[in-house]
Amino acid sequence: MPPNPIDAKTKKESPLYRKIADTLLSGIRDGLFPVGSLLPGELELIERFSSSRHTIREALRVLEDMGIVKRQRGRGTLVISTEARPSFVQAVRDPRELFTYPENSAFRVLVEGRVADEDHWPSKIGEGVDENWARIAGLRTLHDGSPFCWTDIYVLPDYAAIAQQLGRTKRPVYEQIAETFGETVQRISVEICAGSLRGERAKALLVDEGTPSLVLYRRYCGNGNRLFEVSVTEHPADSFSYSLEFNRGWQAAEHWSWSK
Amino acid sequence: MPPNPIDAKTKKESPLYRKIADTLLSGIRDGLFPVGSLLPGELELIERFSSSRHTIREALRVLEDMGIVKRQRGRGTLVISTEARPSFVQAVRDPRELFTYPENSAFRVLVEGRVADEDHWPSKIGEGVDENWARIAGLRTLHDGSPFCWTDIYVLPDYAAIAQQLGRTKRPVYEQIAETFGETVQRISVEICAGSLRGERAKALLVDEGTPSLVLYRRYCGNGNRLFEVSVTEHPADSFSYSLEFNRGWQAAEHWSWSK
DNA sequence: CCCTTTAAAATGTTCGGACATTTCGCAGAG
DNA sequence: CTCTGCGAAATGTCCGAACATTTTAAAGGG
Repeated sequence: MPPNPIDAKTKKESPLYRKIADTLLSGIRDGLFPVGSLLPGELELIERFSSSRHTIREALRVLEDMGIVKRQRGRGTLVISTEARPSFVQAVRDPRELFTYPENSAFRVLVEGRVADEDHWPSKIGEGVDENWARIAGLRTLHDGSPFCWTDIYVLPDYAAIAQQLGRTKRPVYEQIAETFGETVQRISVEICAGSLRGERAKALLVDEGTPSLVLYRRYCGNGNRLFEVSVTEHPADSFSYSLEFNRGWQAAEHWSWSK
Repeated sequence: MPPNPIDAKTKKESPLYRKIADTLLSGIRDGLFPVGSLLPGELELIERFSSSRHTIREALRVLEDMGIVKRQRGRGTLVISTEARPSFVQAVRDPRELFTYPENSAFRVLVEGRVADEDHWPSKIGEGVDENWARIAGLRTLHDGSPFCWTDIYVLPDYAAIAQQLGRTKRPVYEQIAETFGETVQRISVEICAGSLRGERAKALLVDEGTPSLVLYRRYCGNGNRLFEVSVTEHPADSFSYSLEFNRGWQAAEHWSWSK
């Protein structure tokens, strides 16, 4: 039996460079190193942490990858952000981080949907929905910061087991997936297509028939490219925009915004 | 006067770990290390390149970031791809790589548009287009792998200078930007919104009035967050899908596909 | 034949040192 | 006052070494 990834996260000791990164991040968040200021030089950090320069640099590399600092040769390490990017991409860097994903994240599962057979997926998404769907869709105006209008969860091969947990406990998706399938998420793919809101869905979202929409498909793959989760989200176009920002260093950040 | 970034790329000697990464990549592409096989161990690479383990590991880290190899503790370095991901994200990792961006890349500028004043941007994109626009839009069926239907280039503050070059020479965008403005691209942001094809645009793309579409806005920022380029692309929804895939390690890859 | 144990091999982490390159401020010449 | 040159400071690159952790497969016992 593969080891429980959650155990691996809680019981496994973090490497030193990661601890140092965490400590520095705490200092940044506590205002010790405000945004716009320069972090102490590597030599000073070596003394402060009683560590080697390589370890310090590894820690700074972590922060750079997180988008917290920006290193500039000959100048120093500039603090550019107090918070890690609110992107699920971050969570994928180290599978263990998937389980520390914040509860109020945009990727929290707000709703449970209803399974549809594979033939209906994904073109006929929405067919066969029950009262749960309508209830969730009606929550649109209550969503202050969340981009979700509704989320239908399709899980292969075992939908019932996870959908119930996801819907009821509202715990992070990745955690649930790992618990249910005993695998950690290794790859996430997002596909974005343009759609058109019709019939029931348009009515539930209080928009006109044929309103343009964005449809986001997410697929989560585990070890060995095993697909074990798919979620679909649709957003009316007149009120939703999805943006992705890439910085140097392979960082990516997602942003959702509502606009009328 | 700031140094010409292109000179910096051609005249500046690459660090050793980058040369080793290039050599290994050549070996992978030549079939010396096929996809699915394991790269020689670090110890063997140390002997082969007469280098230190740190330098070898830096080189392998480059290949890992490029999506060429995947390192697995206790097992080895697995070759997972023979080509770097065809993503513009790669180009942003090191500004110098922007200038080596392949000519046939999806991000090559195929067309030149026409400038609109800032008040019209971006909601009124498409207004004021001339015959160039229609000509380009009509090329839709000729695009085998390219996602572009058409591209309108808005350049702030100097549109005329770069648009002419972009349209005529069809050279990589980033190279043109660097030459014209003397700055390298530091940040790229992509925003995706859902739209609806109407009037002239729908006619040019041979689709019905009101066909859902995807609108992609791209913004390029240089040093000091100076915005110097914006491009806008629109795709009819019934034939276009945009997908983004994230793997662990902050890698990202874009994929376009046409589907009826 | 199956399960457990063990050892080898590979990558991950950490330390210490040296030199190179870039940035920036200051001193000095003009 | 302006420009140039120089040096201090910071990060980048590179080398050598040692131990830790994980994977894999072979060896061994039942």
